Amino acid sequence: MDVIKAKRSSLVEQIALQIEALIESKTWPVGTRIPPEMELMEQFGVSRNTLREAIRAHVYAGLLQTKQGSGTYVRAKTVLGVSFQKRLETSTLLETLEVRHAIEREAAWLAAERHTEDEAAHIQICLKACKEASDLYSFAEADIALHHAIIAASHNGILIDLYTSLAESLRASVHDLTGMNLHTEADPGAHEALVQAIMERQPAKAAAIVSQDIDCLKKMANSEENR
Amino acid sequence: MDVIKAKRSSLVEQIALQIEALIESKTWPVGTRIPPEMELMEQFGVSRNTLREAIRAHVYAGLLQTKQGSGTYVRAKTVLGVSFQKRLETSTLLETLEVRHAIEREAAWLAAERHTEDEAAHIQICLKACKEASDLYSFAEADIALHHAIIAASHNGILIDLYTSLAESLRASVHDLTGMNLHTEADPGAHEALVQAIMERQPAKAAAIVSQDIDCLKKMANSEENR
DNA sequence: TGGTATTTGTCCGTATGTATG
DNA sequence: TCATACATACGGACAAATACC
Repeated sequence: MDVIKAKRSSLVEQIALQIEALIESKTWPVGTRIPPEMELMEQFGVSRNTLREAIRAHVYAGLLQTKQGSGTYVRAKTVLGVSFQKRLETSTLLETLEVRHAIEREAAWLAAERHTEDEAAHIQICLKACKEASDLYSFAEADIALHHAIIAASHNGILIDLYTSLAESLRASVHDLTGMNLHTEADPGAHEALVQAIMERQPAKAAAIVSQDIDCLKKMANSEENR
Repeated sequence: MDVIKAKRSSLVEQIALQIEALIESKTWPVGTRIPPEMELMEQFGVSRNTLREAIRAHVYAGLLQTKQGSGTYVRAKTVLGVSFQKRLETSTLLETLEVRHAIEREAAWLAAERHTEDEAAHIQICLKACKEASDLYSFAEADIALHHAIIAASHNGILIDLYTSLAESLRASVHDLTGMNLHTEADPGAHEALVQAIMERQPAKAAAIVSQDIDCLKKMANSEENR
């Protein structure tokens, strides 16, 4: 039978968890340099090796990045985000699009049901920015912002986390021609229709628009591949 | 300008990647005890400290588990799985159900489009086992197996990985009453209808059944909460 | 351009507690 | 109970890379 071991969590693990909490709570936002080892040693009350091992664990996980002579920097907010992105890297464009569809459709549905007035206003602003975008690059940025605003209105933290990682992956490959084409949009009117459906609180309609839109992207990706 | 970054990735990282590959390739399946340190030292040609650090990194990530005096065991197959499960633990049941819906609906759609004959046969076997299950526990097992067979037929590796983690989380909480109720199924006929839709290659129908089924679960979870 | 301070990387040894046989 | 091996934590010393004046 299973015995429950009253395992005393190791010091390293405790420190590692504290660091993780500091990152996730945005006390140390992504991109910032965390305090030097000497300082953290005093703050946590542990020796250098113990602290270093905790940091090392996060470096391997992808949350932190150390630069000799410079410092240690926050690279990502969650482990899930990093591992999800790594997984996406080893996948085909078609697979990624299908996952994007799954997440985005569900989120659009929920957003239509749950969005608050503030979120609705934010979505409208993003839509406007999208329409007024002059060049392809700024359009891609505005496009991602709009989609993100919609996902956020779903009030589902997991979907938000997954989509954020996915969007970052797409953004990273935005310089690629394929990525560009995929964002210059299947149907320019889809955005407006989607937002309208959400505003009218019609989940089924919103979901259908997302499906149609991404289905179009899938076809484009397909023809791109066979070219 | 960029200086040539020679691939002088640290020795630890190289070993860690090799170990990860061995786990993901199922050379070391989940649950097995990996060879003792001395053996691995020779196999990889590195010092003990280097090897130990690589192992520690994976222990922290959740891929491995060390037991003093016993050995090191494989705990999970992918980092994505572990981090996804951790994320699910800190979420509400409703959120989890919504993510499950997103994944399962997409997978059911794709499975209806893409399933091979072998996969169809396997799904049928799982369905039969589901119907013949005597007690609640064996039904839950067969249920998960059936769903997994369907997801596998989607031919989308990411969806498969995500759902596998999700299913494990549900399975872990199967002893919980809530978890039990959620698996005793909303509608006993839903399984047959879903499989039939997939066999007939009707993606829209399959997706609709999944949606209806999980919608029912959401209502049950809701009433359970307000009790 | 160069020298100095800062910061992380690596190695060493030691002490203490714990699991195993 | 004792002996051995291992895990853990600490402290120090020096090297290497970077930042700053």
